[in-house]
Amino acid sequence: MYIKMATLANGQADNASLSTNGLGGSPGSAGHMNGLSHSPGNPSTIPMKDHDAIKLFIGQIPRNLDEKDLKPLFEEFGKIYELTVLKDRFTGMHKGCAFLTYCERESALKAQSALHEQKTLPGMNRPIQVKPADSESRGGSSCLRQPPSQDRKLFVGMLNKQQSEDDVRRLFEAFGNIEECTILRGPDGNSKGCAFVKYSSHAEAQAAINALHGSQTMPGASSSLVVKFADTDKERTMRRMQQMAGQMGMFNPMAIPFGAYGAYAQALMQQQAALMASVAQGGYLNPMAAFAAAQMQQMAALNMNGLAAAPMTPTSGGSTPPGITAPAVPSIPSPIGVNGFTGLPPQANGQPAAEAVFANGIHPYPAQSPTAADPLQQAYAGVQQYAGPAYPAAYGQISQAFPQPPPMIPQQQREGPEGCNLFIYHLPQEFGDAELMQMFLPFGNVISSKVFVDRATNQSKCFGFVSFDNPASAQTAIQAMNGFQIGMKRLKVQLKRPKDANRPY
DNA sequence: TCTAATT
Repeated sequence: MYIKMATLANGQADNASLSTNGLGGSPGSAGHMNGLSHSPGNPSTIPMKDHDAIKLFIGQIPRNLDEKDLKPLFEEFGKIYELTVLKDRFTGMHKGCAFLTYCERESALKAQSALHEQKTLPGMNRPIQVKPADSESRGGSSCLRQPPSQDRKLFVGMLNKQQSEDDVRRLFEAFGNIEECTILRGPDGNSKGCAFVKYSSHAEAQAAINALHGSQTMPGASSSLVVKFADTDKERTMRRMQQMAGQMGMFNPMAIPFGAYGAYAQALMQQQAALMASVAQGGYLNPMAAFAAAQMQQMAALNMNGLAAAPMTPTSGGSTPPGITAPAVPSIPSPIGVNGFTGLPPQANGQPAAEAVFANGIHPYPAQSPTAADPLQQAYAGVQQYAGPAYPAAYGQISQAFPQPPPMIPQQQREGPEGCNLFIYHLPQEFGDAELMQMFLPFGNVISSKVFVDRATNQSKCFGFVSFDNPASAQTAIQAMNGFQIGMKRLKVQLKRPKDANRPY
């Protein structure tokens, strides 16, 4: 791509435009360059930056603004060397933040003091963030090296909702220098009863924990003050996964692809699948991770089967090659692709429409309405075009979405050999046989699944049985799924007691 | 009761 850039930049016109507006390429080269940027290997055509230039992190950017929209805002403070909106590697989704480097260090300082926390971009409910990127303080030999903020940032819970930043500061200032103190607030500005407090050092933070955790109960709080280190990124990821699993009642196979935000959900799935996979590779594995990763991959696989796959492709300036979904998810041997979702009859899930699912806390754009320029909005439009906006109509479409719809094979109720049959308790109420099977397919060949229902009410009794064709799969499933949290409950997964063997389901 | 995000 640099070759192309060089060619373009060598023309006088391009050269001139580079030096005046900081744009790193012509529209023709934008496909690879993420907006405003340029080739470092091409210095004669490119503005130089100071050696002590500061790379800034910009946060709280509305997701419908790209580099060209942001440029005017920042150009005011000096010539821009590079401006890059952060996008998700796989989905191309705008992450709501950017990196910005000015040619001159002074410009960065001016921009920071003029903009940081000073202005709120349309649709955002918190002010814009303009501060040196994390990479700046750590790597360089620069004067003040800061410890990673993760080690000195505290989460404070069980605050009174009336308490302000100042109140919290007063409580914590005795233990060290507070660099940051933020009350968490909802979109309405109401306190969520918790806060983050960042000290200059780990020791100060630890001192505050020792002195304050559990030390008092705020009026109106349900238990004593919580003071602990804030979640790490990994922990946050886990937390989100867990919430998602709970809210979605475990991945309704039908509702997701057709809801208003189906495309969004799928983007999220893919993103999370990739995330989970990388987390798992990092050696951080728990039952949640295993199952979530497996489920996500299934969603991604479903997506690749045709439905909404095309609209998912980023539309402009994408750094994401087409078809990226496949490499994004390392394959776990799983038969799900052939007999997973697609074999489920629509009637099998007595689930609400996707809109209802997503109304329960998952919103693609919490603070703004998407614009037509937004890739996701286009994705949605694509889904509409493909499957039709009406939910029931989607059922008619599904057979078209899959080239060869697998026939619905009525399941034989049969048990596996000893050691292959699992008893599962604390299933979600809405789980039927199909969902139960779906949940355990990632671990092997499921030869039967049965949720017990109350004969009078036809309601699930929230327990059931799953049989694999080999004991190893059964053990893997126990390892991964026993204790797995769904909503408020944790699954109990254990071998079925052999004495029941003579009693067919 | 874990922000909004750090290539």
